Amino acid sequence: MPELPEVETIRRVLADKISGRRIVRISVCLHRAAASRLSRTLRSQGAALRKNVHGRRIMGIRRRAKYLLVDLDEGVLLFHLGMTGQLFAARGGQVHDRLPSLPDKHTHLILYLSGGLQLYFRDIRKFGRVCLLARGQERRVFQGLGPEPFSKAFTPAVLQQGLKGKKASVKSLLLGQKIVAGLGNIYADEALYRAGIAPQTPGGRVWPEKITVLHTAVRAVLRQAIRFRGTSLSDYYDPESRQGQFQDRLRVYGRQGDPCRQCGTSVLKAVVAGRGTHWCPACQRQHGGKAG
DNA sequence: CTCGGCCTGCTC
DNA sequence: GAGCAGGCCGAG
Repeated sequence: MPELPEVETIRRVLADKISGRRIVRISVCLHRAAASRLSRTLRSQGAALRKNVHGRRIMGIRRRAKYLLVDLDEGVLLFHLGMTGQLFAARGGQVHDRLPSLPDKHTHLILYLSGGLQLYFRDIRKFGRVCLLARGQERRVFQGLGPEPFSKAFTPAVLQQGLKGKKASVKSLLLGQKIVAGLGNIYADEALYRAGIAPQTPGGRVWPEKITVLHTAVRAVLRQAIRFRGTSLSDYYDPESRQGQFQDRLRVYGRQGDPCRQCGTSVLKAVVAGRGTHWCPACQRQHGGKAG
């Protein structure tokens, strides 16, 4: 579910709510654990989590790509939310009329914090991850991840280098997290729309003058989505059970059959890079996009 | 690189 | 009942 803007929103909300609190109790919930990554990690690491997280103080919370890092006075709790992961900072019970009372059968981890607050990790599809890292292990986890989109390391030259000579579609390259980290299926489509580049364009065929446009578009769409607290299409809620507002501002994602807001042409949807992909065939052209 | 697998729930 | 969903990983 969550891409960079949603994870960043979660980080900002959590920072104010949980920083400085102590973890006074931890509860790992293994329901029907199958072969999912989440079940396996909780099974193998559950005891270590209980032992090493109990009594720790939360010093702060960071984000890298779509990962959340909760800094403890000893160690780092790493979360990845997969497709349906959610974090709620609440005092239990009903947090939203469209959500079940917490904890429910999809709640896999509860951190009881000082001051009577709880942090619930919920994940219906169990594609998420939680683990405890010793300081210094981050490097290994994040190796292979490209630069943060808002960092100085992400430049048009870096983007150009990443696309150069590639036969794979520009969309698959943006989803790959290697050229730049944090884009997922929604924001890859939205960035390509804003840049006027068809998603199936081979990376190496994106016109050089379009590279800067795409670089700007990636940053702009992510920045705007953060400002609107993310996209809530079905089950994204922030830790205060608030939905995002960016779904009202999507130009192509989920708008197949609807008119393009720029030119009125029907927005198309097809599978590109193995994912449902949305674009305007008039505003987004292959081999670089529309003129102007 | 692309594909299938990992999960559950929702829509057609 | 089939197909689809905001992500990643391992296999090919």
